[in-house]
Amino acid sequence: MNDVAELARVSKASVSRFIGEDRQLLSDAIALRIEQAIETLGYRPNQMARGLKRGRTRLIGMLVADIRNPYSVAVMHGVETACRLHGYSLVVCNTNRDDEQERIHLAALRSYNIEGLIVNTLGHHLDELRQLHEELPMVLVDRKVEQLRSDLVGLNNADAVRQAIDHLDERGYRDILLVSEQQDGTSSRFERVDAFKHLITQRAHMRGHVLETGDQLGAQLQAFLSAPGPGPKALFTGNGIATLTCTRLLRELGCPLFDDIGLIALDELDWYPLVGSGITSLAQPTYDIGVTAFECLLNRLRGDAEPPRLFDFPAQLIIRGSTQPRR
Amino acid sequence: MNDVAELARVSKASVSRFIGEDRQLLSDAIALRIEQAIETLGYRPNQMARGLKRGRTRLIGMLVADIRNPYSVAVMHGVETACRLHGYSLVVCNTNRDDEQERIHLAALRSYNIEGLIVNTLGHHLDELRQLHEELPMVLVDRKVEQLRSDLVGLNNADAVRQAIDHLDERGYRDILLVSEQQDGTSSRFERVDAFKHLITQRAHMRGHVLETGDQLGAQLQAFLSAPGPGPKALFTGNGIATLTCTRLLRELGCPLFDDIGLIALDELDWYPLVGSGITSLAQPTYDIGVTAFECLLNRLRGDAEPPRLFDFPAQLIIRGSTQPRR
DNA sequence: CTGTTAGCGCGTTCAT
DNA sequence: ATGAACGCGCTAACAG
Repeated sequence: MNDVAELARVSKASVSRFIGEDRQLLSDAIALRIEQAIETLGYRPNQMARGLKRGRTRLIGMLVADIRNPYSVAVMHGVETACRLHGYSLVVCNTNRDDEQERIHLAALRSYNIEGLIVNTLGHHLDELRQLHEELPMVLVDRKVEQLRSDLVGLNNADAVRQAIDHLDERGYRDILLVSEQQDGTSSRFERVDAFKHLITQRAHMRGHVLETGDQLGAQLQAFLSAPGPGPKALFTGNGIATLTCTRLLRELGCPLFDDIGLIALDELDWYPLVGSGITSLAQPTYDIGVTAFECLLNRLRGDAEPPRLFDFPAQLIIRGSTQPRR
Repeated sequence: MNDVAELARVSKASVSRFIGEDRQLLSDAIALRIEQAIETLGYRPNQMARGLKRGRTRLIGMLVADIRNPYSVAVMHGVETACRLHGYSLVVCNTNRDDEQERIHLAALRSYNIEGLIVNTLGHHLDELRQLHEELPMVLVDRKVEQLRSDLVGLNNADAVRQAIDHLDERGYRDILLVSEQQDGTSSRFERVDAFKHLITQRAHMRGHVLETGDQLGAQLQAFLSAPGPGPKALFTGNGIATLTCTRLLRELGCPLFDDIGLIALDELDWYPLVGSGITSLAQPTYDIGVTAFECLLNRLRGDAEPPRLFDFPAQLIIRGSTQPRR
């Protein structure tokens, strides 16, 4: 910066104005000289120093529970795109579903003076999160964190479950098994199971069960398949992992996909059309969720001080062969 | 930092020594006082300021061509884990296969004084890359960039292709169609096709063809299927996208998976066991590739000035139903 | 409109 | 072993 100032025969302050938002304060003559000096020297301002001085680092942090989860990556894609569009960069932290790593990452992010934080983890370490929240805006994605008063963007889980049950009902399925990952406090997971239990009891002609992934799921699935019931059976998988697990198990049980049993999956993955007769799904608008999460942050950074808001997107039903029962 | 110094009745310099690597220079008494002061005030050093002063930001950048590509995400997982293990944080930049975005991200990363860069893109903007390379260590992942003398970590493509051909040969397939994504300069993509063409001509009893994904692939695939040939036919897909595309097309053509035609895929995806009789694959050690990429950077940061090194990992064959021909 | 000055939070000489 | 003083690259307050 000194070199630029010297070459343009101006002060550092003018150069600072040029690269900042005060360019209109400069006379054309000086602006031109600075521009040329910058050009010839190939000068690039140092964000670290700017951040140190102004407190604006143009850095956004994202805490992800599992970077290998396609849902998280899809959301991250939306976030990253929105970031770049607004001149921000994204620091990605994968906690690997581990509380201790969440703590480490939280400390690291804070030390970088990130301007905002997107949280897609269990959000244990409440104290640190709340403390951090006093310094910067935060937005939760998919998972609610109790006692953390911040914006939340995710899926309208109750409505998605209703759509699933409606569709299964309409297609003639009567005996429904919801398979979820193990309850570990993930709010969306709980909400889905909860809505399912609630809604299924309202339909007298249908019956609902709930299972979790784990060692025993294979045996339990087999039991479900062979037990007598009120009518055609179907699985409802609560997320991509559950779908993968269940489909694998069905194959191992020698069950043709999907003649004897229906399947509807929450979350859409690119391979769903390829398995058996194709897997019917409820797609989440993951990209929009990511973009919205970033925009929440941006609004807060611009001074929006409204009470915490909730953005729950609707799921979109994509019908494939797994819910077209053969008689 | 001032507050800590004041509370511990020492100078800022001592606090700096305490949080830095000069802790052994301090007397036990002072170290203890500082430790307690830090504890009571909840002091956390500011990485921005440390970076500004020492040039060590503990930040690593990663340039990814397509964040939705499972391969890239798997590598990123390894990188991120290694980063955290060594106290680094990761700034992820998705270029979305767009040269202009690559340029923007490159400029952003530089402005943050990242210490090293992991590149998994086409690496156009050679000038900027080389200029950046003079300031910091770089490592290429999967894709070579000509005229950029830096470490490269990826797959031993020639060997992987040989493994595929060996396996197909052994299983009795004679008429092989390699389907690759469109050649856009991606070195690994080219190497695979190149090795295939070379190796297949060495086997007189086999015949090889090469196609690229695109509008016409469906028709071309159908032509391949119906044309007479030297024996059983098989597809060899060059990456996950090609596998997805081909499997989808085979289904649309009403081709049972995989009775009439074999399939072996480069890259392993979690849904391969579920499609048809299961898809045989050549798995890349993506996690190790990511970890190795970071370690390359770390070595360079520690002063290693050896000539650029090449790490090419072997692929691992995973046999499933798609290469078990029915007669 | 422009330059001068004083830090942002920290590491690093120098002294002592 | 410890502290004082300076500067990393930049912005903001003030003065002109």
